[in-house]
Amino acid sequence: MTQFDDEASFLAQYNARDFVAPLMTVDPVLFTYHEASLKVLLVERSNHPERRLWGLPGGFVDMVSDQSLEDTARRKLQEKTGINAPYLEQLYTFGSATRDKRGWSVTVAYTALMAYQECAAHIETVRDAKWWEFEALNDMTLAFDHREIIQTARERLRQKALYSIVPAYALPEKFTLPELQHLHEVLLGKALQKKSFRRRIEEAALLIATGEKRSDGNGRPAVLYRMKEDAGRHMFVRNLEE
Amino acid sequence: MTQFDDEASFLAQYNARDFVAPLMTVDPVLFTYHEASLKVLLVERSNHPERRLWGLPGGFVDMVSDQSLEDTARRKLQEKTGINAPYLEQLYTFGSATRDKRGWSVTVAYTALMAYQECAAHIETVRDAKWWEFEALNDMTLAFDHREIIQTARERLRQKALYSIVPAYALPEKFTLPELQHLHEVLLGKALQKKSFRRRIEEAALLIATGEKRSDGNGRPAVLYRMKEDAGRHMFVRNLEE
DNA sequence: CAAATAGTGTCTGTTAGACACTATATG
DNA sequence: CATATAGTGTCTAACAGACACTATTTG
Repeated sequence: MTQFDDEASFLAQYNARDFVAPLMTVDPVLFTYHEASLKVLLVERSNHPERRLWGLPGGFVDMVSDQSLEDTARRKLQEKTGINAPYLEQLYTFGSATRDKRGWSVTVAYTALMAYQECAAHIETVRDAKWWEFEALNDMTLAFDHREIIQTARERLRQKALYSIVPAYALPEKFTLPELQHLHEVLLGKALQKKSFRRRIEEAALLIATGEKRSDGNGRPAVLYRMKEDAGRHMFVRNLEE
Repeated sequence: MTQFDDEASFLAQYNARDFVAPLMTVDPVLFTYHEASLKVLLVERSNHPERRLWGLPGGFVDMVSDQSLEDTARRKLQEKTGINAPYLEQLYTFGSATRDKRGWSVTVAYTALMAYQECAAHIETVRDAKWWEFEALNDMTLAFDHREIIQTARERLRQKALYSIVPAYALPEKFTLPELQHLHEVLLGKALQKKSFRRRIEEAALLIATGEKRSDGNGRPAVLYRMKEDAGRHMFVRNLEE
C-alpha cells in the first residue's frame, strides 16, 4: 500500500468504489394494535430477489439523500407505505454471507410503532402493503431472514412491556387504560392485574387525562388519556411478572 | 431496469460491484476491570485516516473470511490485540454520511468483556495497543466517533449492572464478591449495600464457591467464586436503585 | 332492575435499603 | 490486643399481586 504524508492527499486518492462492501439495507418492523391484536406492516415484493414474497418495507441506504441510518428507515417507510411513525428505535443489525442471495449483506433493523391507519402500496417496487396479524406470519414464507427480524422485534417489544409503556405508541393519540392494558397482555401473553397496571402508571404520572370518556356501548365508559411528552422514556424499577 | 423471468437469471446478472455501498466496519469496545478501575482497550492507528489517533480495534468486514458480523468482531480483536473475549454482544450500529471522512460509513459496535491481561500491538496497521482508564479518555482526541461509541457502550454496561451480573465477565475466572461489588459500584458511580448485593446473587444462585479464599494481606480473606454457565443471562426482576 | 365494563381499597408477598452486628484474617 | 476487611441478622420501605369491593354506563 502506498504511503501518504498527510491525510488530505490520502483522502484525495481514496475512492470507495475501489473496495467492495457488503450490501447495506435498513429494515423497519412497524407494529400497530388494532381490533384487539398486534399487527405488522409488510409489503409484497414486485422485483427480484424474493419476488412475490412478503417482507419488511426496507431498502438500500441512499448515500445522497440519507444523512443517517434513521433517515433511511423513515424514508423507506414513507416511500413504501406513506407512513411516518411516531416511535422509531434501532433494534439490531443482522449481517452474514448468506442472508441475501445477492451476497454478503447487512441490514440495520428498526422497531417502529404507530396508531393504526389504513395503508396501501406507494411505489412500483411494492405490489401491495398490508397489516398482518402477528400470529398469521407463522404460516407464511417471508422474504430473506425477515421472520427472524420480526421475531426479534416482537421479543424486544415484549421486554419493553415489562418495564415501560412504550407499547402505547402503537395506540391512537387518545386511548384508555383498559386498551393499553390489553395491548400489554397481548404482548406478554398473560393477563395482568388491572390494579397493579393502573397504579404504577398513575404513580409515575405518565399520562394526562383528556377529560373525555369513551364507551364502546357496553358498561361504564373509560377515561381517555394521552401520553406525556417523555412517557416513553420512563423505566419502572421493578418489572411486571413474566 | 431490465425485467427477468426468474430469480436465477436475475442473480446471474447481478453484480454487487455495480452499486456503491457505504463503508462497512465492525468496532468492538473491549472493557476490563483492573486495579480498581474500568479500562478500555484502544489501538493507535498507524495508517490514514486518523493516523496516530487512538481508536477502537475494529475494521472492515472481510467478505471472504467472515461469515457473520460477530466473526468480524472476533477476528479484529484477535488480529489487533491477540485477544479472545469471553463476552461479546452487539451494542448499536452507527451510520452516517459524516462519521468517516472517506464517505458514508456504517459501523456495527460490539461490547466485549474479558479478564485483564497484558496486551500488545499485533499487526502493522496498529502502532500500539493499550488499556486506557475509562476516565482518562475525556482528555483525549479519539479517532472518528469512537468517543461516542465508547460512551454508549459504557452506558449500556451501567444499565446491565442494575439488573444482571454481566460485568463479572470483566473479572478473572475466579473472583470475590467484594471485587464484583466494587466493579458494579464503579459502573454505577455510587456505593451499594453489600447485604443487598450479596443477597440477590445468592438467592439467584448465580455463582459457585470454589472452596478457595483470597486475602490481600488485610483483614478477613474473601471466598473465591466462579460464574455458573448461564449466570450472565440472568435478569433480576427488580433493579438496584439508580 | 341485571349485565357489563371501569375503577378503587386494602391486604399480602417479595425484594432492596439501612445499618448494626459477628467472623476471620494480620501484626 | 487493635485494625481491617468479609460476611450476617433483621427491621423497614417500596411496590407488584390478589381479589373483593364500588362506580357508571346501557337496556
